[in-house]
Amino acid sequence: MPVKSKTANDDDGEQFVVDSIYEAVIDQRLAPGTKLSESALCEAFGVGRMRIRRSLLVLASREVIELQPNRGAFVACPTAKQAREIFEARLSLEPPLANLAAQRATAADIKNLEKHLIKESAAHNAGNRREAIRLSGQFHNSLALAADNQVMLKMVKDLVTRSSLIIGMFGDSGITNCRDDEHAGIIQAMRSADGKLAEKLMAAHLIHIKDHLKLDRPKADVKDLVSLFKLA
Amino acid sequence: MPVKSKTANDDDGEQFVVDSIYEAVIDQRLAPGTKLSESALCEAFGVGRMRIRRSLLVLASREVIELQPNRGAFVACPTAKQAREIFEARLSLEPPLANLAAQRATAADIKNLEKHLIKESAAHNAGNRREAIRLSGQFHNSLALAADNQVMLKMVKDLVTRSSLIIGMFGDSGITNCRDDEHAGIIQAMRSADGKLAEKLMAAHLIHIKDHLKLDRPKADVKDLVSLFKLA
DNA sequence: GCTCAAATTTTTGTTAACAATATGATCTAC
DNA sequence: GTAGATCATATTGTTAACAAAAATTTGAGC
Repeated sequence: MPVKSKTANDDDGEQFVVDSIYEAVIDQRLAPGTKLSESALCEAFGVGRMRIRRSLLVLASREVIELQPNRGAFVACPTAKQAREIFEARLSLEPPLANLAAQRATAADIKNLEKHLIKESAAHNAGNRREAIRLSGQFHNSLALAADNQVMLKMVKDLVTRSSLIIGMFGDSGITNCRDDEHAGIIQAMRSADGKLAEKLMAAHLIHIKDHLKLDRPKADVKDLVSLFKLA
Repeated sequence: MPVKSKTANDDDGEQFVVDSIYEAVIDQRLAPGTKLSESALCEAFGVGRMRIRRSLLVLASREVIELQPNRGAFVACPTAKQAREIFEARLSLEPPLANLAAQRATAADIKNLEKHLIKESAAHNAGNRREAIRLSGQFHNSLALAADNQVMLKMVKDLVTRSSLIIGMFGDSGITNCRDDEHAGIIQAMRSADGKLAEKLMAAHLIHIKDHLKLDRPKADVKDLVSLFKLA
């Protein structure tokens, strides 16, 4: 059945499919390693194979999925090394971005972020982990929006999406990943237009997220099972 | 005729086509706005239309080209706003990257950069502007390589490529864009493993490049000519 | 001679059939 | 009963023909 019957085939199915898979990855409805067969996606979105194929290619070029020749598309399984690289990239990119956002945020931007924060808090308290992760990812995107930089927005989006996969693979299950009080602190710094403070808080925030990962102890995945059974 | 007869159809023509167009954009053999017709590319690379189509989609998702519906693919024409955003992104990303590179560079990395610098200097003195631009772009990529971060490498590659388009549109023609002595300074900082210095020098370097652009006075392009004649 | 409109040609977009490869099941041998 | 091989099925990859849209050329009218 179509995911959202209206927009799937009417409008630009291209972007819709890509965005849908992005979102599904972000809020962990698609686990790392999941196979994305073409026919299944055709049915799900109600579009032709060509569209699906093009969408998968775009997702692969963003490294959200992996395209194995003659085998198909699989949701990416970031390695520990890739995880470190991705957080290193975020740690380089996002603190300066927070600085810019603090300098440029309009009243509307801050209002928007505050509303976001409330929803995030609510999801947290309700124990809705999925929604909490999704919203906390969107917080980082909203900063790029406030900084009024589309180029950095796209970069952050990709990094945040892949971070969701990383949390899925290396995160303590059950424990919160983005602490919303840290988000609150960054918003507070933005209110007072204190760019340097926002920058520092964002850096600390990202380090906290990274430190809650168990990069030396990956959860078992298909590949590990294969090598495991070969040894036994 | 094929660009490089051997590798075009034998190996993975996918990556080859994409890389070739990237390179052509970087050293300004493909000017902003140039139409990339499918049939021409098929002939040039000696591959089927499907491969070309896929390659173009990847390039579009990286915003190196623009895909206009029913009209075809055109080399991207960054706007002044996009140019500012791209340099803002580079200014966020690359100084920390230089810091990391300075901390992690092996002797081999530094040797490699030094060789690069010599070639760059030679191209400069020989007045080979194209080669100088290409090499100076590669310098920034090599830093990401020395920092041992593939994720940031890819980001920098995209930004550098688009910067070439920006220089093509907003740069003073004839004037050098990347001053090689600044590159030399960064390498020197790496030799002494002074990350903070490398970071500072890289920031200054990027600001210099950006300041040599005329972002308020874009060169005339096709679109401008059309609107010009409409007024006359 | 110039402008506008119609038709031709070229180029892009889509669909469908076909080929190649991988996956899973069945069957045989031990 | 298990291991290995063979065959059947399903999925991906490629090609080619077809449809639709845009660009160009041609021609008619003023």
